[in-house]
Amino acid sequence: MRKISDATITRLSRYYRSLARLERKNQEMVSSKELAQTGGATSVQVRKDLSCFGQFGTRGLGYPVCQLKETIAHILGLHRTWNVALVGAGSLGAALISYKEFKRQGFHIVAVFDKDPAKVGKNKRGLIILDIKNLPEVSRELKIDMAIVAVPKTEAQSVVNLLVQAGFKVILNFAPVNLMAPPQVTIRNVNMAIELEALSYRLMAN
Amino acid sequence: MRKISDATITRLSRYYRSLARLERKNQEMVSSKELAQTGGATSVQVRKDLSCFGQFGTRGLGYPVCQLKETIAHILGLHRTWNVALVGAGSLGAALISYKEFKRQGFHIVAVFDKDPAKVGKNKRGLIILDIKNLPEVSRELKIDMAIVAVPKTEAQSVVNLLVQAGFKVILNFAPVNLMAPPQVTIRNVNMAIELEALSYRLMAN
DNA sequence: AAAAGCTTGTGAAGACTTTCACAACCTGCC
DNA sequence: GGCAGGTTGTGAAAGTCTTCACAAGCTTTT
Repeated sequence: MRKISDATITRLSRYYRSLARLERKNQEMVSSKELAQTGGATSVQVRKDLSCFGQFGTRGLGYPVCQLKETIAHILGLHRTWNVALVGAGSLGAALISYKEFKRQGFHIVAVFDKDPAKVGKNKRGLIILDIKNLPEVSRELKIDMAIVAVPKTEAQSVVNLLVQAGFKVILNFAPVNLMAPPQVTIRNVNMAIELEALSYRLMAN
Repeated sequence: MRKISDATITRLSRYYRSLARLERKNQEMVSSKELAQTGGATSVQVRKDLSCFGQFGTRGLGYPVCQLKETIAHILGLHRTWNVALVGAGSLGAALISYKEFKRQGFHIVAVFDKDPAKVGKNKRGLIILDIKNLPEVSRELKIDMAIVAVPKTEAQSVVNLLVQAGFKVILNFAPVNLMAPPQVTIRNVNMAIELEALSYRLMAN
């Protein structure tokens, strides 16, 4: 299998959402053109993206909504649930625990960690905050697959080091800082400030 | 001026952060190589990115830290403050109000709106929640420059319509849904679920 | 059964980004 | 001054991603 670009994977997620909506509307078939419009892409792009994984459509008809949705779910790993650890029980952490879309797509936050002794033991949206020291054992016991980092930027690197040591292979980081990790560990960054800065640039440029 | 790619702007933001850190360490000069390492890029990329806007370095020496930081600040519009409206006073909204990095970079959330009458009038982290009906006037009065959408995905499109009508030109959207807007309006999406899905794909692939 | 109307799948072209390679230039040392 | 060591700035090459163009194939109509 040739390498799939990150952009393609991101678009697949969007197609998946569009397909889910079409499924709720009981639409049976969808053309690449229609899927493109609701997914913010072009019809060729939809077809090219899908062609990376096989041939799922019928010429003249389009793609079967349910079936294509299931196919994408399997490609992205959405047909199963994933256990997620959240590190950082601040307000962003709280928001992430409550974030419905995670649960909807099968991402279950099953443990929250913090290093602040004042927080450890407290209940946060239904989860007991655990001491970050126990992260390695708890992760093993609960079979946690991925981690979300939502700590202040000063703490982020040490948290990542701990996660790497504990064997985590993928990490979603919300701290606005560039993190170092060995190449076999994938870190994705959500940097909300950078997003605003790109918008501010847009306002400056016009 | 030729078109600047989005990737370049995003990297400039990262360089800016690295420069700020070097400035705190009182480092005077920095080479593209060093800037690249801390900013997660290559040295050539740093130089190419900067060369879009002018020549800021000295051969053999590198770039003056403070001066380059200021230059980037001006390019990105970080030398001034921006007034930001937040729509959606849920837990994500609360987290965004408290998010320090926004304030640090000059993005001030000066108003929070919600459509829920039960929330309107309440205090959220120091801000009184306003009725979304008043968004147009309040935005004009407070000279609000940009908007953040942090409402459930079912509400997002109607909120965006309202924002567009009120004259907003740039919007940062956190709702996990594809939004439609006229071409002169820039929408940036932060879709946390899609980020996790990309990670889940990574776990599937290996 | 042939034609018309759609739509997929894909090689090739085009556009955009990144990387390479190197001239140009600065500083410090001999 | 001249040389060594280091770094920028940039045209060109390489690589990646997107768009174009069109054959292939399905369904409906006549």
